[in-house]
Amino acid sequence: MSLRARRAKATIRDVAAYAGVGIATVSRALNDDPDIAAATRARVLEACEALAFRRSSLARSLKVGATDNVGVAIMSRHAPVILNPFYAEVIGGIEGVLEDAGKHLLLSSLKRRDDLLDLASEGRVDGLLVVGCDVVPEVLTRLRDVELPVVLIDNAFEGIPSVVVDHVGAGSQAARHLLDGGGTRFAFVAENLENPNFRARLEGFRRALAGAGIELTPEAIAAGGDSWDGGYAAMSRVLAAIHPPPDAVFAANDPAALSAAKALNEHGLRVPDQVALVGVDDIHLAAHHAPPLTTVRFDKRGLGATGARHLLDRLAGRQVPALTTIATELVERGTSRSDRGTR
Amino acid sequence: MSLRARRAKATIRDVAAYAGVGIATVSRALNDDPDIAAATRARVLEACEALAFRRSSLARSLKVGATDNVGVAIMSRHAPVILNPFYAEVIGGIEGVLEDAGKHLLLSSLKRRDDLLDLASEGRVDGLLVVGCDVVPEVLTRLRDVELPVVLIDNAFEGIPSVVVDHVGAGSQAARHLLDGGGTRFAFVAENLENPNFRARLEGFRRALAGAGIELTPEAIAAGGDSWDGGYAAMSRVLAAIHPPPDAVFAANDPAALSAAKALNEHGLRVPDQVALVGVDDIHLAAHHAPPLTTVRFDKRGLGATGARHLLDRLAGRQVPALTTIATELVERGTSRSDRGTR
DNA sequence: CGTCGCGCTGGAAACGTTTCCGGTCTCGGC
DNA sequence: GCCGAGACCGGAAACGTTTCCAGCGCGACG
Repeated sequence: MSLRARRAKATIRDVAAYAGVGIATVSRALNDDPDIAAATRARVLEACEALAFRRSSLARSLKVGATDNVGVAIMSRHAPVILNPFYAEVIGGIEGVLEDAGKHLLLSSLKRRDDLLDLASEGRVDGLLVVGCDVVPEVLTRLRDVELPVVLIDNAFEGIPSVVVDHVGAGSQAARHLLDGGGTRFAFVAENLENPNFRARLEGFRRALAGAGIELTPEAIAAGGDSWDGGYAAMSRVLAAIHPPPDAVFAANDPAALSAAKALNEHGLRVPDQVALVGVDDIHLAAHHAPPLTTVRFDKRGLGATGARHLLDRLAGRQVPALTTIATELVERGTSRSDRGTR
Repeated sequence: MSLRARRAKATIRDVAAYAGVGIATVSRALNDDPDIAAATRARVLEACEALAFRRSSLARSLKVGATDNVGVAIMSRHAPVILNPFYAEVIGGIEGVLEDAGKHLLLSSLKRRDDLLDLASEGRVDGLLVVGCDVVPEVLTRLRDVELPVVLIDNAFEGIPSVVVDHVGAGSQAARHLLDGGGTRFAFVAENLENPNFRARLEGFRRALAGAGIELTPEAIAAGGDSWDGGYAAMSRVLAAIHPPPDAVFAANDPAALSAAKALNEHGLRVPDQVALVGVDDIHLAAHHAPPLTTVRFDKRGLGATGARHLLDRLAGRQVPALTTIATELVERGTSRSDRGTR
């Protein structure tokens, strides 16, 4: 009788037999149903223990219609996606709130767009967090029509709750800071100009300058390619095109800024004395660069966390805002000096 | 007749009815069964399209006994785990091979150890990758007795296939390099001395020195705490204890090394002229530090990738080696100079 | 012309749960 | 002593697949 614990995984029936009760009763014991006598529950639990029984989450999910896991999909041409420190932070935020809610997180870095739709409709997850601005409208339309709760992160689309960063605001903060610092000749460098976030930053930058009566000419805008030294190439191009050289440079992100700094140095221009430089992202390296990089920071973990919270709210049937914006904040460091105005 | 596509999610029965076939036939069409006429298959597929049918992976998994997703569990006291760049790299490697194999990856950063056992026996995953050296033997024993295929990464345990880094080798490589550079007074700094990996590095370091007839005294070994400046504190302690100060320092990892460099600077000791310094990990910052940090590198992504590959092999019923070791490699940069021997 | 084999198909039984619905038992009130 | 009401429990029907097994039609072979 005590050697019942055989090889094959115990099922709820085995437990029922062992405890001398019906399977419904076992289920009740497992689910903290109030309609069960304390003694019976104890006996059942004991039987579970004795048989090393673990209920199949598969069968349960099938019956109950929910899996308790949510998908986190990141669409990216560049695999693997976790290595992108930006996404890593976002996922970190997501992970935190999901873990606390007892949800499991199914991570998927989609290469093909069909994978995303598959994930959405296979029933593997209860909800979906779609991260990144590379997801095209066509996919989003299909996503909207699927019954699965979806929340977009760092991307916005009509009809799907979205959490975005105020990239435009980041651009204008940078512009204002550079203006305050006494900049007069402005430039914008980036790895590429296709990324919607970069475009938004540029747009904010341009608009704020326009507000001060300054126009950003096409030669003052350059993209240098998605490699590690894209910012270098972009900066070099600007330096070749404009004379005298700019004294206020805004880079679409920190890597571009750091790499642009190198180009400036090699060109004999000293940062921040002759050129002020500001980036976006506040990556770890930024603070440890020499000189430390002035940058526009935003709460990446908060971005992921609020997205996750909104999804949980939707799963619970609560309403969530259609669009949430994460604020940005300029952190002044060594590559710009606001007291430079009087020279 | 064409307005069949109603709200409720279509099931395989609906498709069968729509296509005028039996449900078994639909299943066959979906699973590329050879025993089905081409015309029938086409009709079924068309019906699927028309009804926007997507089969439930839940039901399928339940019947078939496999879910096509594997768990990646990282046990860590410090949440969230993806933010640790080391783990991020490892996960990146895992992600790559899993994605290629068509598996989904269920990410779990366990706080409680029971969560790990739950994950292992709930049937949610087909296999488990357990990452990190913080998992205690007691849990591993239980894990071994579970029917689920498990592979350990950066950790080893009798009876579970494991993939580890040759931390001992890393320590001795560092020692040899420092000896070659002419070091005579050695020290070891770390954030803590509990981490098994750090201990292994120290052990390798100590052994290689012993091989050269040099003994590492207790005062030359210090841990400064797990904070950002643990290395700083450790280094300061050593400097206070030893006179004349060491001329060759090995840090258990790069953050500690960087932070130790700061302590050395503040103490008026110039790196590498007066003290040679080497770390482990080759984090991104290392190469961009001034001066660039000499460090011991190993293939973190490969670590994850081989672990994942071994798990896939196990899932396919193939045998895998009980223990695989990832080699390390010293990369010489600015904080050490091998030509320093003659001074 | 009967029968065999073969290509294709459909029905029904699983897989391991939850949950509805009804049943038994006990107990207090009359 | 009977009755109704709870409290507790068990059987069985789902959930949406896969797969076994039997059946059908039909050409070929004897």
